[in-house]
Amino acid sequence: MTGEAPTRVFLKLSTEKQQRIIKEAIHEFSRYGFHRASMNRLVERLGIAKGSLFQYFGSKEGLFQFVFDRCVSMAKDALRKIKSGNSGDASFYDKIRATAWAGIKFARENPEVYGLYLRLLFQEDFPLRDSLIRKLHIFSAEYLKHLILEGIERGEISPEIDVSTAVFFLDAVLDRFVQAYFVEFWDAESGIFRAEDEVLQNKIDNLVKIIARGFKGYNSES
Amino acid sequence: MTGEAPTRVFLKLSTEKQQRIIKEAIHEFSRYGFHRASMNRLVERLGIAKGSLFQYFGSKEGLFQFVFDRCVSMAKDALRKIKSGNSGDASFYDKIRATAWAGIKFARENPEVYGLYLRLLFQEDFPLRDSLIRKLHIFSAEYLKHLILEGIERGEISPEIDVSTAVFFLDAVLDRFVQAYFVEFWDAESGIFRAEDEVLQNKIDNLVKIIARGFKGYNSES
Amino acid sequence: MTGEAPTRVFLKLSTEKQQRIIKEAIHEFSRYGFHRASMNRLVERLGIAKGSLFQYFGSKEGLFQFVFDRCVSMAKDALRKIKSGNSGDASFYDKIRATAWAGIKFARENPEVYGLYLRLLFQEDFPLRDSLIRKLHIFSAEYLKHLILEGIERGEISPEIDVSTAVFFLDAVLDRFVQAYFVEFWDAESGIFRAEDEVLQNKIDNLVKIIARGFKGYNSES
Amino acid sequence: MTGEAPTRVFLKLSTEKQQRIIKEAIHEFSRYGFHRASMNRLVERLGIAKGSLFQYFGSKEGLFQFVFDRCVSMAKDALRKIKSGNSGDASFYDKIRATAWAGIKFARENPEVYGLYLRLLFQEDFPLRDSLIRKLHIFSAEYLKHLILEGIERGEISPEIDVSTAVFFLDAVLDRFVQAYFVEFWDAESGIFRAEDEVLQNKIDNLVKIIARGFKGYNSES
DNA sequence: CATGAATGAGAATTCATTCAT
DNA sequence: CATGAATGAATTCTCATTCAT
Repeated sequence: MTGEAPTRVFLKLSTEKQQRIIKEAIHEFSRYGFHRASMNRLVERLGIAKGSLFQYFGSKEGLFQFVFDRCVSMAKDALRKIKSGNSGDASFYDKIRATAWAGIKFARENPEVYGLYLRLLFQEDFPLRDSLIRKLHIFSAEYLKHLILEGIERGEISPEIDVSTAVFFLDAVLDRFVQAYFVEFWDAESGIFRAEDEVLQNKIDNLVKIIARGFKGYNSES
Repeated sequence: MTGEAPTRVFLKLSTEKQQRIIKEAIHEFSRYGFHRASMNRLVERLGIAKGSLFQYFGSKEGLFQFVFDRCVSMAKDALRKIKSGNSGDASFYDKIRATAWAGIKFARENPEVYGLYLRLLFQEDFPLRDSLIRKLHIFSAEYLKHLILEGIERGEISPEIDVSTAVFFLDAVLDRFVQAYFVEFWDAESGIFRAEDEVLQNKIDNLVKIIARGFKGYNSES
Repeated sequence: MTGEAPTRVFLKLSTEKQQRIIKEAIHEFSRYGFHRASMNRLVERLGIAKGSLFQYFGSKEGLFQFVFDRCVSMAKDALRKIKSGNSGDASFYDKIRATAWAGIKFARENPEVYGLYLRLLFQEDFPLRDSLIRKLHIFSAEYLKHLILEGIERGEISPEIDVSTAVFFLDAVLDRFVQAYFVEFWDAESGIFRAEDEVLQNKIDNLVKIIARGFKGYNSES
Repeated sequence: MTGEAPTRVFLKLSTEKQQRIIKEAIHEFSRYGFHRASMNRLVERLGIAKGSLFQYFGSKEGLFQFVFDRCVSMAKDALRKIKSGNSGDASFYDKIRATAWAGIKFARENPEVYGLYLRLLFQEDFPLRDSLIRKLHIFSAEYLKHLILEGIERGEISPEIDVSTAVFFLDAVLDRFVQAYFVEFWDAESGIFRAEDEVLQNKIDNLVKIIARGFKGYNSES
């Protein structure tokens, strides 16, 4: 009916309670996806009244959006951390390596958040899916674009390259790389799935070699 | 013993009826995924008795497997067609272009089959999901590997390249390319989504340029 | 509608086919009871058309009655065999022992027929149950009554005994004895369940001792 | 973990509502047995929502177990009442008479509970059937054994008797006696079915006479 | 503001029976 | 007379949401 945020009540709860609810909600959505997730089950695990959850978030959809926004924030924070962690004199290719590692680490440390992302990609048809995913992708595309422009300025990337194609390229390969680490069936050929750090480092080096040549025309890896 | 195919009954129906049922089933699964797809809804749209569908396929899962197998066959046929359509003296890069186009065309001509594939990718709680996806990926990975080895033999690809990384690379970029053409939210940056053929041709050329340099070290496109 | 026997068609089939159908039907009813038995399953196991079964017997109920009548005949034949097998000079108590053994043997040799009898007793509420069971019990009561009257004549049983009570007594104990041999949970105390022949013989002797004293007032076992 | 009793919700309802639900559930199970009993029908008769019944008991099986446990409690209470009602100087045979009467009375006062017991006896495909029946039989066998041992001590029963056979005997005859009072088809010969109290008294006396002689060797009834 | 019992539409699946071929 | 595809009511069970307390 009214567009007012029904989360006002929720935000008055103690931080511990808020966090427990968010944590269990992520768990539920990550495990079952949006439609198969059960408010009944969630409420039982939380040990709170069913009515309360609806008072806090209005509906299952409201809860999901709230929870997903939190996840996006976590992902953005992680990306910002790499950005700021990149020393000014690191090469474009070092930064790509660092980004690949950051993706793996984020998904390792937040497996359920990452699982939620995977589920969201193709599996579920619920309202606002597109806008939610866009929130993520605009952020990541901007980050990659920034990296590429910087690389061109520094002369590490050919100035003749089509920037949007390059962004698409990086996005596809990096996204798939993290997926291949976490999703077994996508590893049929590559040996990335839950590989040791050394193996991953080697894979990343090989990928960056190809990207480097592709973007520049000559070998520029360290 | 009683393990005989429960589709025996179905296969005796008139071809028209069979095809109508398959078509509507693909539609249903493609739109709603496995769990949210409704046998009730499907039966109502088909105008047949609920019991009939269960007589044909035994269960919702049985119907899904049957339908999915059909889709896999269609996809394999499409890939075989490219394979056989590739003239012997076409370069590796021509073949990559042809493959990208074939992907777009297949998805254009069978949007719901392609939609079903997208849905299947990340759904965890799914009957036989892993084996189904493997069926597809083994086929596509072998095809790409074959192309790459041929390219190395012909001297179009550097012999020092790591083959599994190259396969991973091609798979990721081509898969994502077709996805970006069909799924709006993945096009934030690239302008691929439902683009005109000329634009697509241009995008494909740009991609192949980068791949070519990355795989070889010098520009080898026609 | 009409009371005509629809089994006319069935009885024209080859003896082998008739017997196979009866055998599998007994199996189905014995395993699942009347209501849970499935004509679909039965027809599939038989490999004949579903319509045929209905042509032969009109309905599930018709099939059951036909099958059950056959079982009753088998039981009657078994009882008649004991009757005729009893030599004229065997004592009443010898005959009781023989009857107990005959019950065990019949159930051993026709476990599914006996299973059907057990199921029928209390489990199922279908039309004509009472009359079907009566068919059996009138026969068995008459047999026991005959035995008792003979025993009184021969002076093996007190003439003051209440005959109907004695019949009730024998019926209860013998019936329960065979049940305890076949139904595990009724053996909590007695050790009869699937006991060796020697143990059974011993149990029978003990029972007959008590019956003998109860019917006569003095010990008359061999 | 989540194994807490799902009847928590049910037990908070008003006593009247609880009792109405239990009463109608016993009625349904008693009339139709477990598998043929219908939650739909039950809910309709109760005039409550389908979901409520499942919230109370989790499943049809859960409802059955709850209801059956109640019935077992009622039966145990009845037996305890006889036990405590037996004055210390009553003879073994008086106690047997009292037990037979108690059985008749219990079944008269709780015809549907007794009907449920009868249904349970032979149904094979039943959740927890064996353990449920054992619950009952252990209780009754112990009671009878206790009576018999007491009778031997008091010199009312021959010390040479085989106790387990005697228990089996009493159990069979008493169980069948109550059954014959309630189930028409088992009365073909005895005239027990729904007989007047005087007739029953007579029948019981006759039975006890035979038991008495059988257990002792001489007439010991009052 | 918290509670949690009540709701009832909707899900997948089964099955005896019919009837056109 | 045999066949077996079609039927559709009935089954158990789930779940987001509401609202009186």
